Amino acid sequence: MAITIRDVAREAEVSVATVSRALNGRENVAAAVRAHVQEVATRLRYVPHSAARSLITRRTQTIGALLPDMHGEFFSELIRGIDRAARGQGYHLLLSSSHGDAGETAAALQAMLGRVDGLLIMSPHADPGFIERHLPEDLPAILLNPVHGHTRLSALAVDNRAGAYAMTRHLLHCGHREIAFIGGPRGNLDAEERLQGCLEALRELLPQSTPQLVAGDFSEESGYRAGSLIARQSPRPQAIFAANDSMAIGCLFALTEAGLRVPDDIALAGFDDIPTARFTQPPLTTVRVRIADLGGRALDQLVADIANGGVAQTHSVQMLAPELVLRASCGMHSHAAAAPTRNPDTVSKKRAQAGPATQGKPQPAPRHR
Amino acid sequence: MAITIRDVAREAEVSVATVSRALNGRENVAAAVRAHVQEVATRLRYVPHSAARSLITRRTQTIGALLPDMHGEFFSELIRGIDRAARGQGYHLLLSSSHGDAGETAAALQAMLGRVDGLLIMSPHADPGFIERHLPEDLPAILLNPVHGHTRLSALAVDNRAGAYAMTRHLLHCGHREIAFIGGPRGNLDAEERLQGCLEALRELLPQSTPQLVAGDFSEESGYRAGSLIARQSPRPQAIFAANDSMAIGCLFALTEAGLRVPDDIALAGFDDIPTARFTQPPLTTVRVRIADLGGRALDQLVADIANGGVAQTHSVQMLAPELVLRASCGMHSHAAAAPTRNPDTVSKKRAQAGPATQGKPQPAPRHR
DNA sequence: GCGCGGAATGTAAACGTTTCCATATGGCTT
DNA sequence: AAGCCATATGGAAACGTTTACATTCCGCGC
Repeated sequence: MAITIRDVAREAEVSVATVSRALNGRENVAAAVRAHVQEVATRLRYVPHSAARSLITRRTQTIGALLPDMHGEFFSELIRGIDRAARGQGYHLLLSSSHGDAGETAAALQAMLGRVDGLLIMSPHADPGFIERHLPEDLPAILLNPVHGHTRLSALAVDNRAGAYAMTRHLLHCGHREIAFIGGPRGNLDAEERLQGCLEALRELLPQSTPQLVAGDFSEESGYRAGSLIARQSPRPQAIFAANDSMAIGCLFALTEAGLRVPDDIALAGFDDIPTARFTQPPLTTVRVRIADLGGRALDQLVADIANGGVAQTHSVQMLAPELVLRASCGMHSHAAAAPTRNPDTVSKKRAQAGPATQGKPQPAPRHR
Repeated sequence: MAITIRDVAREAEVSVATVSRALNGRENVAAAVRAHVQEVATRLRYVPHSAARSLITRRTQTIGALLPDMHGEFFSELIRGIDRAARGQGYHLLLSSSHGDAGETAAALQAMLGRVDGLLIMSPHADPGFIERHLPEDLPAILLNPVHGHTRLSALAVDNRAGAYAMTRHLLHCGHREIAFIGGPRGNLDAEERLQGCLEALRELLPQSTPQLVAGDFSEESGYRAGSLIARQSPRPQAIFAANDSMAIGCLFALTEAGLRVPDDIALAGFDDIPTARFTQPPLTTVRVRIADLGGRALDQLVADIANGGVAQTHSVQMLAPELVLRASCGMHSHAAAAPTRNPDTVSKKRAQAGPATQGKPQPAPRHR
């Protein structure tokens, strides 16, 4: 690190200005000189001091990702998507996850302030007030899964409503009439939207029916409890739609334990398509969310906003349509679910796939080395 | 961002030096002045320009993580561990994952060079030659899961051998005599070490036996193929030890499909304890690797090295002991496996736990929000 | 009463870039 | 042949901070 542009200039017998121009690919430098400078630079293993550079250019070539404390596949997929896009755009990724409360989140945001050209924010605490208080006006930022209606910031979100709508529609098309919905933590917007989508489809296709609502909190435990509850009922609903896969899996355990066969005695569907969903008995019908896409698109948009000189002109809210993944647990995997009328071409369909070796399913790459 | 230390100085009617001292908590500044400066700084929403700061201090307060292209829980756990430790140490985390070949990895490393105070490296390409060529002498770095014997760099790794040794020992104690081992991709060191551990235990406890080696590549597909192969054999081995959980799960599918009951007809064990392992039928006995710990400890060590003035004095190799997770698939979950004699107290044991609602198992936090 | 030491504060240099502006070197037009 | 313009290069300012060094101020011992 000791070697600077001055050393290169001296060695190449030109001025620092010329070195800078040559290395940054500016036009007005003779081809021979440029080649020579480059040769010297690589020979000396010169690497520009990025702090000095960003001091003057006011650019860090870094974007920050502010994420909540998350576990599992969702998190890693999101980062994968963001990281890949960042690399593609020539940006670095400064990551800050693992903050529990609003204070920590604010501190993390604060700490990033001078170091990034833009921010990707995914946080339960990122309501308009928080943003107002902690985010500088002139720092481009994009929200992931916005909690509330933000006016200032663009946002990308999973279209939970459309996904749940399509899934409910599918369950109804399968012939199930009484549907139980296992909800998520109260106040959780994802869960809320999924419920809304479910209700909407029911209202539309089966106006006279009232779905049974069972409490849950996104944990497998709560799904198990919900499943036990439902298993004891008589009459039972014909289908259960859980607001996420973890609960669906817990529920499946409870149903199986109670001697019920899925889908023959009761149908079951989840939301998220976590990897485990493929391996339950029976494999779980669910709604797939393309998380990596979400992250990648958010980053691309952010970089575009940055290029457009700071703050975005249009604060758009982009909805990413999830797709139905039909497996055995809904009792009708080959059925082609109708796309939601509200959003006709955003929800695609996917053929069922069960066993691991039956055909080319998306196979995670070996993770060791 | 427009507001600098000069603005604060002017507003507070002191010099920039005093502002700097006051804000950085240096001793020699009057208490009243310090308070006043701090008040002004927060009022003006002053945030120091980190590039300017690191230009002069030669510190970025950032560490870089160079990771391979990975999926799933392993990846997210690793990052969680690193991130949490970094936050604790007051460091930022610059992340760069997703590089396929050695060239990309080199480029990613190159791009980080000016921007980090230290590097966490986990890459299949990070052999001594690569390090020699691309890593500056004076940049502290730590290797995760080292591929080869590195002299220059410290390293942290999972003790694959001890884990496999303990698991094999456990299988033998369960009374299984003929054991089949499903291997990983050739050249993969994790897989290699796991096989070694298995062989070692066999050699020690059952010198006359020769384990059956079945090829695999860490994918579920390959596990499925291995399972089909073994299911057709006669006589069959009494237990199968797969080099990772994915293969064990694929294998389990094949065995079930072939009408074999696990563990009654044949026992099965994996390695990694991926989340899915809890939910297979029967739940999978496996070896748990504390990934987040691995990341966190690596970061802590790196920061310590940095504090100790650049390059570490001692290039240590720290082995993280995995623990046995005994579930139903090995046929004897309540059996207390003997710890490996070679490394007596590093491999702990864990009571079996099967269903999702039976007791307090490690429950992933709700991942939405 | 005077100098002296120490604490508090100010001044300015330095970090390594980029870039504005000036200058030199040609070739071309007149 | 003289001037002019375009092009290539160099000199130096600027970015915002930290910190070595200088300065001021004040109390205290002589």
